[in-house]
Amino acid sequence: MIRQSDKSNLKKFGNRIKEIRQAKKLSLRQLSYACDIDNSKISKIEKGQINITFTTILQLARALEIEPSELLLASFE
Amino acid sequence: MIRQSDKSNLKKFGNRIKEIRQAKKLSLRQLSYACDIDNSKISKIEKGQINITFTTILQLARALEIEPSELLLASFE
DNA sequence: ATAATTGCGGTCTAAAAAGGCCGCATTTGT
DNA sequence: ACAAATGCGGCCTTTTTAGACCGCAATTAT
Repeated sequence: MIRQSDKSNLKKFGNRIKEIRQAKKLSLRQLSYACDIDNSKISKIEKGQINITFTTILQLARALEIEPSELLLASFE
Repeated sequence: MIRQSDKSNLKKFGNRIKEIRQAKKLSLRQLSYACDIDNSKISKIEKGQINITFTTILQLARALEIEPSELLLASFE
């Protein structure tokens, strides 16, 4: 049921989040504080372990000070 | 718990989907067939009634032949 | 007038996200 | 050497999505 392409895309998305977070020199806990999402959850997102919702994407974008659309800039399958 | 801004953003996203679908002259059922998502669900998405996941966003983008990032082009709160 | 299509809401189950907390090994800083 | 910070995984409960199907009023086409 869980498609392989989905897993791949989730990982790409997670990597993107991680890159941006690190570029801003934020720790998981700092980002966690900024977007009110548990740090362990962000860790899972970055690892592509969870399929986050639209609103969570927006929360991350806000905290990372980036346009939501920018977060989806990746070559998804 | 359900934030007002979330509802607003979900509606904006839904409207965007609807606009693109209509611009392509697709009915809910046609789009449903193209992305393998039940037409009633798409209706709810367009109405901003559900908070869809990342993978669902990608499914819609694929079916609408648009970049995922383009789907998030809106002035979210 | 009749038939077909369309948008949409409701219902149900199973799966998964949300939200939150804890602990710990490793890394980093003092 | 010690203390603090960090990434990360596990666990738990509640809430919600996913996925699928049905029915119907209203619109559109024949």
